[in-house]
Amino acid sequence: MISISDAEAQVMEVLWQKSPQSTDDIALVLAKTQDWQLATIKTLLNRLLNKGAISAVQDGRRYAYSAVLQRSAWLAEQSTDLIDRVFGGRVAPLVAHFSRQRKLNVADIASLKALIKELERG
Amino acid sequence: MISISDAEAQVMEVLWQKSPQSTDDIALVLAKTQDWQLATIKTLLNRLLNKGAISAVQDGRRYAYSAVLQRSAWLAEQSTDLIDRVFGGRVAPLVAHFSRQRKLNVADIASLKALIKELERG
DNA sequence: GCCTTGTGTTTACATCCGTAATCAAAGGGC
DNA sequence: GCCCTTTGATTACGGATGTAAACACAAGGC
Repeated sequence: MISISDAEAQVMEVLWQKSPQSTDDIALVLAKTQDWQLATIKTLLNRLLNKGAISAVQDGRRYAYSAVLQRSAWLAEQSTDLIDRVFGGRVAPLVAHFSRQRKLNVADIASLKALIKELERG
Repeated sequence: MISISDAEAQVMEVLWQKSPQSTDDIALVLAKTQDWQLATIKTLLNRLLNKGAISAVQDGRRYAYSAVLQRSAWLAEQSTDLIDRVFGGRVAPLVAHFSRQRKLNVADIASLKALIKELERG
């Protein structure tokens, strides 16, 4: 199970958006949200490479990086982890928490409803 | 915002179950799930004390520890954090994810349905 | 009154993480 | 052919974390 840190996840998001990309491409996208030096991004790319979360193909004098770890796999891990740790493995309490805390908007409720209907249909 | 680590959260869970408790009480409960030396638990209690997540009242030659940080506050933080980081701030995709993984049982679906109904009523 | 035992406090230490500077190599400009 | 620039690789470093040992001190047994 490849596990990635918060900062690394930021980089993965960029590659999940589009792969492959060069360091520069990635830096450009990240500049919108993070205030990182290029060096920092290089470090993160290297750590991700070392743990096999991304791959690199040489392209002239630079590399083209691609996501290897799937976003869906990461989602699954993160979600299951939280739900297990915090909500005893069940989803409803989390939703309940949000409904109480944070106001689900109309669209959220609609999606949930649709989902439930689908689930009941089997 | 008090932030606690995974290991610290284990200790908090014990105190959320029941407060106050002595180090020994806590160790007894933790022994069921963790393989920690007493010294480790003492360290965690101290770190929690230092960050104000728990309080201690002297009781003879030992302390009685109580949770200060509320479990609900911790839940809120953890949930919001995950949902923001991973699901763009919306709950439905998380539920959808779980439904796809078939992690929702009949009871879950029933609770969700009840919740939705409640939400729609306002 | 001394020694053991229990209990909290202090110190330790390896690893991970965020953040980055520095180094090295390879190409392009002149 | 040599030097600057680009780009990846190596090294750095402080703080958090997991895990725990060492220390200090008080209280009870003998």
